[in-house]
Amino acid sequence: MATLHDVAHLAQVSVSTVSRYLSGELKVRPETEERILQSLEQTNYCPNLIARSLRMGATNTLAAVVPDIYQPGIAGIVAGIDRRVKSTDYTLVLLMTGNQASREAESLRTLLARKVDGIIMVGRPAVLSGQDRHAELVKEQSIPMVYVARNFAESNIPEVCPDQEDGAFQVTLHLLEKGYRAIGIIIGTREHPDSLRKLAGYRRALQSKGLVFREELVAEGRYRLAPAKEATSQLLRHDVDAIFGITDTMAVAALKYVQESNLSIPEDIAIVSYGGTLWADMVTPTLTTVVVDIEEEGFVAADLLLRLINGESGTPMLDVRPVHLRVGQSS
Amino acid sequence: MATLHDVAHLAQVSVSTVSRYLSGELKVRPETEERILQSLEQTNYCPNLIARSLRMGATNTLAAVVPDIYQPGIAGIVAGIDRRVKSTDYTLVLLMTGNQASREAESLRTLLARKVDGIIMVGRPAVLSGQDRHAELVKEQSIPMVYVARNFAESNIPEVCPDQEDGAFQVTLHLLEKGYRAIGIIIGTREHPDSLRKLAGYRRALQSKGLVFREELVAEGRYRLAPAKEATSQLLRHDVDAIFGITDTMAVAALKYVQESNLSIPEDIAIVSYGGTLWADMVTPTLTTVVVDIEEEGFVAADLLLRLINGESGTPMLDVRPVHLRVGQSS
DNA sequence: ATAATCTACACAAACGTTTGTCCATTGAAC
DNA sequence: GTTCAATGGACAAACGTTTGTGTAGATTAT
Repeated sequence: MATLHDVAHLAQVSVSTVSRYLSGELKVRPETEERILQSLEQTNYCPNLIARSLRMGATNTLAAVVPDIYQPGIAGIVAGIDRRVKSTDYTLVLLMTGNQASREAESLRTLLARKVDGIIMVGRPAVLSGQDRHAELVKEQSIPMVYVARNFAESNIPEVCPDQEDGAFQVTLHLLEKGYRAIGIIIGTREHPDSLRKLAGYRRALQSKGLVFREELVAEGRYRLAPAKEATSQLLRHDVDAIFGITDTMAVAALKYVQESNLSIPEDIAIVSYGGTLWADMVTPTLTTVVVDIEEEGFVAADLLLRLINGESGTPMLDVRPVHLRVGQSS
Repeated sequence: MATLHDVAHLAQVSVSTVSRYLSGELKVRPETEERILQSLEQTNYCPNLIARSLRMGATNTLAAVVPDIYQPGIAGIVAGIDRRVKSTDYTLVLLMTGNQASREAESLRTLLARKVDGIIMVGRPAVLSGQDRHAELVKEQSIPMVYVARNFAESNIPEVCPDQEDGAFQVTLHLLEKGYRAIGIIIGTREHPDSLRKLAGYRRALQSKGLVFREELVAEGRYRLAPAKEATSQLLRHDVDAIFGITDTMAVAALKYVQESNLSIPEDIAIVSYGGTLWADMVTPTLTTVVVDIEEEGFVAADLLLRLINGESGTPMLDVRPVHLRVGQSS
């Protein structure tokens, strides 16, 4: 509650003297220092960062906008961001959107108005709001922003994301080398960049082994459990001997459906996924999956943001992180 | 980047006119309105909340300080807080401490300096920093604050927490009615208020059935897996026929240890817990547990904070939430 | 007709900092 | 005794709002 003015008055010096003394810019004579110190102690001075921010034109604050903190993947990314930001003198705050695109836009507006120094948008909301008006909104205010794990590379916002194409390639190749030949794939939707990239990796793997791509072995699982089960039943009708669910969620759905159909895994049919979250390990049998170092992803994203803020050149528009295959019991 | 001044200049009116027009305090003649509207559009005006906060002496911001967002319990509380705050015009931000008491204090300092309108401290860090200097710190600045699920009622900060004593009573009574007689209890430590309250409930249940309390059936699990297993082995030496782990974590540890000892649950021995988190349901057999509505707890805490901010009288210092028993397969 | 009330707007102060500029005192150098 | 630079400190402007007060012109009441 005490202001610099109060402190200065009590110490019988001017406001600027105290301010400069505090910042180390000015050294005062011992007797003055003594008075200032006493005054600080007595008034229990706590600097007003709002006033400072206004004057300085910077808030020393970074914000991460997250869809939902229940998901362990999101929590991992945030932990990575935190680890990077911790070693700077920025304060990191989290805003939650509850997976609603409307609240995402709202959060963005309030962050712009609050003049945070940088923004990280993590993950993607359940449903994207059309053409992502964020990009323009933020660009106009020229405030640094990065996407992480957002799978929406069309906008001209820097993004860091896992290597979806390569991961899909690796896991598909793994199946082929195990002798599986009729590999079905459950994608999200044909509109989603994430789905398209993974589909591309899948096709490249087939091609590398001289197999033809069959359109009927592609099904849409809409990134959710129920539709993914439906997609599975669809694939089974085409006599697949393996299924690649491009997210852990959809792969688990496939696994459940296959088990309910009294088929055994991996003898009758193999299941693989992309994600490497807890889900892949929790189920029986454990899933063969593409694991992505989610914590590192957050770290790298925060690092990118900081470099953007410092105006460093040579910052990439797209940082694709390497992934690796973890073989489980399901293939 | 455009300020009210720019807007006013372009519209050929004064700053105060635009400000008042925007707040609805002033109605202008149609021609003026037209100019202002155009100017707003053209400059792409975005209000500076920093400046507004400085002038108004309020930031319209609430902060929740959380130890760690990996824990589903924490995430649940936060979801509850969010649900309450969402319907107000406050912005909720999260600060993470990574379970370190030092960062908790640091967060508090920065929040005070940033003049947030209210603070919710959720959960407790792994190790408390002595006498919790927060209380004084915050009281001095007279900024509203509440604790939730912190189990540290000694401080004079309003707190909402589940009814630990009653929950422990209920679950112990359940065991007694099932015929179990030698009930061991794994508490955290004898210093922790949480442990003491649950122990009290346990004793009251014994007493209500005319059984004597046996000191040797109390073991310390230190709230972690490994020490809890050790505590279990200790209890087994006293021929217990049931074990009450006062947190899900410790109960799961007990369950694992008992299973590794080739004893069957619940025939040879029963296991019950307090918590009701995912853990209790994930294990086999599922645990009989005291479930606390964690999301409601967060909601209530946020509500309490808002009432504190509004200066409403009659706000309780301690809001004890009811809990209920959920019988699983382990008893 | 004049006085009184409104309407629609402008001026300027204040919120608590930081910082450019200026002034007074000191000490050393000439 | 001057001049000069260095030291220690004060004044005031600025950051972008909100808001109390003042004031023209327009409208109403007397």
